[in-house]
Amino acid sequence: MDSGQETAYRDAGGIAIRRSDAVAADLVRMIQSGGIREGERLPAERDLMQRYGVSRAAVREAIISLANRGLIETRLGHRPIVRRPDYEIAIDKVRDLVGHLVADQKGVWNLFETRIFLEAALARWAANHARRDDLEELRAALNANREAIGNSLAFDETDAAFHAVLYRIPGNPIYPALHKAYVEWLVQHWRSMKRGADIDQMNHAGHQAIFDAIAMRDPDNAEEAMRRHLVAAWEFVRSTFPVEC
Amino acid sequence: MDSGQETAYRDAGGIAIRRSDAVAADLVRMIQSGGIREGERLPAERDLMQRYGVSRAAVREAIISLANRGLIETRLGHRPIVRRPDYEIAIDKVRDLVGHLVADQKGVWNLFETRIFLEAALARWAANHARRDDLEELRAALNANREAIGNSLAFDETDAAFHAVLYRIPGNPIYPALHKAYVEWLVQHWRSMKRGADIDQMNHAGHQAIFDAIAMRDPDNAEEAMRRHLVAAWEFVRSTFPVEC
DNA sequence: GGCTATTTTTTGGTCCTACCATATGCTAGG
DNA sequence: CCTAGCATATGGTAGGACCAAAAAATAGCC
Repeated sequence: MDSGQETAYRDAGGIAIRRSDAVAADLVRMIQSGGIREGERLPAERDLMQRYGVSRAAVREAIISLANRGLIETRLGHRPIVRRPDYEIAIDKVRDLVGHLVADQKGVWNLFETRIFLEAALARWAANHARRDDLEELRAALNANREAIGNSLAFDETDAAFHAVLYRIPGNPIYPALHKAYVEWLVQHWRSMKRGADIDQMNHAGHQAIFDAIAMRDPDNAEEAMRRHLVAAWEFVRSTFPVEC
Repeated sequence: MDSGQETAYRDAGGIAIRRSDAVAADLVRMIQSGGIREGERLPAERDLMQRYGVSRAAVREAIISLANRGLIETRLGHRPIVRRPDYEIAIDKVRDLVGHLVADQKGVWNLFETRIFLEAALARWAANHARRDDLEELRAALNANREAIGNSLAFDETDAAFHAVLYRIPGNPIYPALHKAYVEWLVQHWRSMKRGADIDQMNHAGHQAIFDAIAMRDPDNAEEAMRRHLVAAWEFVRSTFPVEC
């Protein structure tokens, strides 16, 4: 009694595609064109299968596809809610895509090297363009960092906060998103080890040198201080790897 | 007599999750741990449903999830083939995630600003660290670019190739992936307009100035030349927008 | 009348079965 | 030996049924 599905399904180029992909593409179009606004709910699966004339499986596969991309949030018993992913979420998705690339020391080094490169440039930028209130913010972050010496948890937080200020100064929302990604990607490689107040002391001294150079409007020294600080940090990250390369 | 499905499904924390997600997670684990190597085929859907004790729909949803992440390639009539996405593919996925963020001029500017920032730092790096063969490669790219003046298509290609050399010099595979992303993201905003040989001439002059500063080992001028070159390019990109902000 | 408890409805999550479409391998015929 | 046709494997789709959780509607209570 089962009549099966319709005849073959092809796109404009004649390439066979999944019906679920076609539904997903149309839903994406609808969301990005504003047909369904952020926070609103998607139609129910049973409505969508009627609207598109496909089976519920096809609709479900499309919805799961959108959910994986972060365009919608699904909860059991709820209609999916539309979300418009920002840079942070997008970078988050990259993480589990390239997780295998940062599984070994070489991959982590590649990632860490980009951080050194970017933050060196950010330090230079700050030295050249930081406004007075930027400097005040940076000084406050530095003081908080000094207060936290000896308290590993608080020190890590204020450490990240200090660097975060540098990412904020250019005023481009992409940089703070990158900083969040770096912290989350690399945290597993340095949270794992014990350390004493002397290490905190050293890291704070690095921050101090960076701040001083920025405050003195000395881009070359700011960049150099940042490089020294992060290369030292890398020595700790690499020590978390069992084998030496 | 449909007996329905098994009782509720919860993870270690007691949170209800989809069975397809559990299957997908296990498949990811198997792929990333090397249980199935790159290029090999996944078991058939009917095998997986037996192995995991779930319905075929659940298996399909898991497979589609993996396919969306780029971990496998699916073709009709074929078993899925395992792929380990590299940085390029990962960045590619980001594009359709944040497509709506670069839909307006502000979003494109944020993106373009990061390019200026990164390439300025790359120019500085090249001036400081380029080896002899790096310089030769850059000179060759510059010559090819000069030859292409007047031929819009060839000029665009050699233009991108010139910048690509700078992304390669640090020797980190992440940078070339970023370059590819920039080119693909921004191409739509400057491929659309007509231009004459005078524009090519101007862009080539910009490349020449960058190269000269790098060859002279003058990082400040290299960075400055790159900034001037890209800021000028931005003027063309922004002119593709109908409204002024 | 307004608040709470209970029932009904909605809705996502799962399973099953059947069928179609494509790709691959095998086999028989030239 | 090559090729055409058939059988098999496998992904893609449809439809129906049931469960579980959430939401909406209703009934009951104060």
